[in-house]
Amino acid sequence: MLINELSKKTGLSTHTIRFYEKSGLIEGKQDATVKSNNYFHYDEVIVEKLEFISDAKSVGFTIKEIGQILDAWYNNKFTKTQKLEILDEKLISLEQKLKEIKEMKQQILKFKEDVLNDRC
Amino acid sequence: MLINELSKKTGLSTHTIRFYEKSGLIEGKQDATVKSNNYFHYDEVIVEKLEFISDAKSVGFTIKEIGQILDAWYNNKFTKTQKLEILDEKLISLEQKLKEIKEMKQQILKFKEDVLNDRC
DNA sequence: AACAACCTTAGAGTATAGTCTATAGTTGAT
DNA sequence: ATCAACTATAGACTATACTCTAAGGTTGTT
Repeated sequence: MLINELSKKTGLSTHTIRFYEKSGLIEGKQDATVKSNNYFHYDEVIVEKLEFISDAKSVGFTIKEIGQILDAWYNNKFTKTQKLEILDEKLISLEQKLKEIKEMKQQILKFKEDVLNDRC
Repeated sequence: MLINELSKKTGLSTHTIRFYEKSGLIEGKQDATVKSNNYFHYDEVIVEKLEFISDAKSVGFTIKEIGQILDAWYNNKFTKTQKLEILDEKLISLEQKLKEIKEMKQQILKFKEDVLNDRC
């Protein structure tokens, strides 16, 4: 599919998709047999990757981190051991985030108590 | 205490503290009896607030959201009902983050499975 | 052939959250 | 009195992640 269809399928603007492509997160393919244009084609794996990128962004991963994860998953830039290392590192950082969010919940609940009891 | 001591107590740079002050998150007090300078003084509540700001930032709240929370907790800008509304809203967004992070953990675990079984 | 609706690249502009520099005044110890 | 070490304000600069505009080329329908 071309970028417009990809945009519609993922809900991301073509600008954002091109930005992710320039950032190295995804990579469309040009059809070597077609000489008249330089249009890029995207497949279902790219759709999956873009959905993952959206999810990963909303948990707070940066573009750079997301690039690492995608490379660790679907690429040959790294050895198997390196891939597992990267993924384990991200799991640890997710555990950390989980812990911080739980603590923040307690903190906000404390604030609520303070408000309810007119302590502030 | 003056800004330098506050910086040392919180681990935040004086620049960052001033940035937070300009953003309306905290507010130092000037001593009206001292005419020779315009130094700002900060108390223990400000230390607490800055610690909260750091925690809130690391769970992904923006400056604007943090400002709302602080105003809902320690300020008279809002009525009691409004304060509770704001805090409940933040609790909901924390629950959402919690859910997203758990899903992301599952996703990364799946990626690990794929790597371990040479499926990518 | 003409036109809308797509495609490309390059680069400018925006928002958020700092981070740093310059300038100038103040304080406290020697 | 001088000097280091502080203080304040204003504004420039940076990084991240978009978001938009401009200029030009392609495709498919009428």
